[in-house]
Parts: sequence; structure tokens; C-alpha cells
Amino acid sequence: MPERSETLNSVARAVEVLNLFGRAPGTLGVTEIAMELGLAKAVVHRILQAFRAKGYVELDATTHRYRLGPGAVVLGLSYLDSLDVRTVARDALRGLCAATNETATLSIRFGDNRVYVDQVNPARDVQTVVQLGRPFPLHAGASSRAFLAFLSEDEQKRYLSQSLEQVTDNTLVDPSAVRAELRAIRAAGFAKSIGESDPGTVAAAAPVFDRQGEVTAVMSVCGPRERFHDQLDAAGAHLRQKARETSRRLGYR
Amino acid sequence: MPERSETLNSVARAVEVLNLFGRAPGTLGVTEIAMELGLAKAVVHRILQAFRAKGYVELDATTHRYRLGPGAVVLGLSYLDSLDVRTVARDALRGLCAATNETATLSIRFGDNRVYVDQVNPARDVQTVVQLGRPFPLHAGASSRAFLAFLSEDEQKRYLSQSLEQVTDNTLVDPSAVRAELRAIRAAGFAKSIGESDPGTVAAAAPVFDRQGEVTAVMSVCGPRERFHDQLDAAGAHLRQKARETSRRLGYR
DNA sequence: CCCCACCGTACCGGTCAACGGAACGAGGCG
DNA sequence: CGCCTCGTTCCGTTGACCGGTACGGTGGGG
Repeated sequence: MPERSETLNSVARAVEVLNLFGRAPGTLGVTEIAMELGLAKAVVHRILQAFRAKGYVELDATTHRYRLGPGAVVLGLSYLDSLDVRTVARDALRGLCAATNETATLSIRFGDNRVYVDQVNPARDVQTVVQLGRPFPLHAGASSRAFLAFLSEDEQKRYLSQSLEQVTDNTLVDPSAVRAELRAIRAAGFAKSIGESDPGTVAAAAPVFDRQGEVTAVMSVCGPRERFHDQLDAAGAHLRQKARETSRRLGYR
Repeated sequence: MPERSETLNSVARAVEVLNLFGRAPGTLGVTEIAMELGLAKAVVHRILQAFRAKGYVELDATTHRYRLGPGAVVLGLSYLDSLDVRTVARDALRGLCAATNETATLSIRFGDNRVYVDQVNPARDVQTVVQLGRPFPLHAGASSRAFLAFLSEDEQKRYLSQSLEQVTDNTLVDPSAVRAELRAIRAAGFAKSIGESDPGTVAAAAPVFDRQGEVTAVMSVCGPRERFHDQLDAAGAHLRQKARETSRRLGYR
């Protein structure tokens, strides 16, 4: 039963290498990558050469280590341009930022992770700034759990059956605790979290659905713990409202 | 003499597919891609499956056409984070924007193209907004020619020997005209252009050099033709200054 | 200062996975 | 309703990739 692959695994391996660069910032060495992915050094080297020839990775001539190249940005920003939920949600983000005077964000799902793809920041001295493009696991933080809560039962089960990474001291990692939280999210229509992806930050988040009824995105409002903690529920109400509007504009009924 | 490739051409082909998505916004079909790249449909299909499994492309279930997926954004933004010229140049861009009251941009090279990776916009009603991540050929516009002017003689020659794309009506496409312009750029220390990548926009641009003396980036200021045209030389002086400072901060002597 | 250990890179032959021509089924348009 | 075109699947052959191995360079520790 060799599990009919239906996919080019040379390409699959190559993509794994790219993923590694996406996850770990900075530079990577051939051996390091080979160890991490369980590949032969020669294979990794060839893959890197291929990407290098196309401008997707660069070779640091002095250290002989590799980093991402300019090709990556062309892809990434081209994707952001074609992402219609982003343009549709932009007004809602602005509205949320204005209403709460805190940072409003938009995230999308990427496999078992979620990434920020947009943010609108308030014009004040102290503000939360999120890092666009950095992946977070689906159980840590309000935005993440807003995804998880509205996935199918099967997917939730599968996700929660693996070991859950402890991103910060506050991250929920006990499966049954997460499950309880997911129920609460579905009941309230929005999610809350306190310092689970960044220790000093609290957030509320609500899901955005597409025409097919899937969670395509999550909107959130986040701010510094001291001043924003007591306003999470108020922000949650706003969020639920704006997220619903956005879902409608995407064709959700 | 099959020209020792030293690279995985399955991966090379796969990357070509990605490049196509980066260039053409919107969706692509299997046959379309196969035609464009001269590959068999089956091959393209397998490549797309591989990328799809990893979240780098998505399949539109109704039209059966493909588009970029969330993986792209992780890569792209992760690259932007690791791009130190971007953080180093940020202050200079802000300064340029403040001094000219127009949009200041930063571009990097990507093979025979150049892409915007950052911009700072002035707070006024009418302003130029550039499209981050979209590739432009190296001969069209001020930022592009600021790269070309400081590449090696060989590279300039090679680039100018191919046919030059006419991006707008104003784009310089005659090789000897471009060559003359490049000489003028080297003499003045900055480049100018009038509506070559966007008809209504004029720009000035200056190169940023790294430790090795290569052009790693180009800074530009651009604005609407009517009001900014007469100030290009003044902006050019500012640019030369700020670009030099930025080069120093990168270790250039 | 020398040596060693490890890194990135190059080599090469056997093998198995990818290639690609062709056939299939499903939409869409006229 | 029938044709055309698209995406997808099938399958036998082959040549490109795998990976064990060997090499040169670099940096750190003794």
C-alpha cells in the first residue's frame, strides 16, 4: 500500500525547505535544513541551488548560509493583492480601530497555522503592532481560536489530538480546556485571549465566513493589557457586528 | 554537451509556475500555464497538486482554475522582515517624504526586474501610491534605471541586448537612448523619469550600495506629474544625500 | 600555531519516480 | 443537442534524481 501520492515529492520536499525559511527568520545552513527535514545534504543542496537560480533564496557569500530572496516578496505581495477578503474587510478594520482606538487586524488560515495579513493602527503613542506574515498555531490566542471554533468537528478533533505548542506562559495547551473555550466562543460569537501569543497583549476576535460557510478570515482587535483588558467584551460586540457585515459582503447568508 | 545543469529541473519548472502566478494577478488554468511554459498539461497538473497540498496555491472549486495560496504571504512577509536594508532605509524614506511632501519608495532587484518593497506616503489628498511586489523591467522608470546604471558593464550590455518592453507610451525602449540616459544618471548621481511605468507619475531615484559596492536597493520619490515635475531636481539632490547615508549605514565606503 | 571537526560542495552509478502521449469525463457555448 | 475545450487520470518507458562518498575550506580549541 504505497499510498498513491498524486503529487511530485521532489517539489513537495522543495516546498518544505521554503516553509522552513518562512518559519525561521534569518539564515539557514545546508546541514541544518537536512537534519530538520530528514533529507540528505546533497538533496538539500540541489534544492537550494534551484531556488537560488530563480531568485527565491540567496547565498551569503561569506558565511555560506542561505536566506530568502526577492522572489518571495513578489509572490507574497501578489497574493495579498488578489486576496479579496482583505480589500472587503479594510473598511471594517478602520471602523474597529476608530471605535476602540486600538489595533484592528485581519488573519487568514495556513494549514494548522494562522497569519496576519493586515492591520490598522490607532494614532496614539502606545499601540500594539502585530507582525504580518508570521505563523501562529491554531490554538494560541483569540484570532487563532476564532478559526478553530468554527472548523468542522473532525478537523478540531484532529488538530487537538496533536501536542499543542506553548507559545507563551499563558497559552492554553490542555485539549479539554481549549475545547471548553471553543464552546464559549461559539456561544458568544467572539473569542478572547490574554497574553497567549504576546505576553503583554490582550485581544478579542470574530470569524468571517465566505459563500460556502467556511471561516475564510478572522478579524481581531488587540491592545496593551493594562488599558484594554476591561474593554474586551465591548470590543467583542463591535467585532461580531463588523465580522458579520464583512461575511455578508463576501456572499455569506 | 547537455550543459551540466547543477540544479533540480523539476523544482526549476515548479518555480517557473510560481513566477507566473507572481507576474499575472488573478487565476490561471492548467492549459494556460502549460502553453506559456511549454510543458505538458500532466506535468503542470502534478506541480499544482504539490503546491496545493502545501498551501501555496488554491483551487477554485467552481471554475477549476488556480490562484496563489496563503503560503505565499508567509514567505513574502518573512522575507521583508529579514531584509535589513528595509529597516535601515525606513528613516530615510520618512525624511524624504517629509521634505518633498510626496511618496518615498524603496525597491530591490529581482533578476531582470525590480520590485517596490516599501513606501511612505504623505498626508495629503492627492498622492501617488505604488504597488508593492509588482515587478517592473529594469529599463522603465527612474527607480529601474537607477539599478541599471550601476550594474557592471557586462550586465548592462546583456540586458540591453534583449528587446525592451514598452510599459507605457513614454517608456524609453531604444537601447542607445537608454544608454545615454544611464550615462546621465551616473553623472548626476540620480535618475529621473516622466510617466514611464505609470502615465501620470514622475519620479526621481538614487541607488543604495552595500558593503560589496553592489546596488542592493534604490530609493525614489514620486508624485503626480502636474505638481511634482518641476521639483524633480530638488528631490534628486535630497535623494542623493539620503541614499548615500543609507549606503554608509550598510557598510559602504 | 597546528590540527581536527564540521561545513558546504562535487562526483557517480543504480533505480524508481516522473514524463508525456493519449484517453476520459465534465462543463460551457453555440 | 452536439461539439469543443478544459481539467484530470492512466500507464509503460527512461533518464533524472537519490544518496553514499569523497574533497576542500574555514573556524575554533588545544
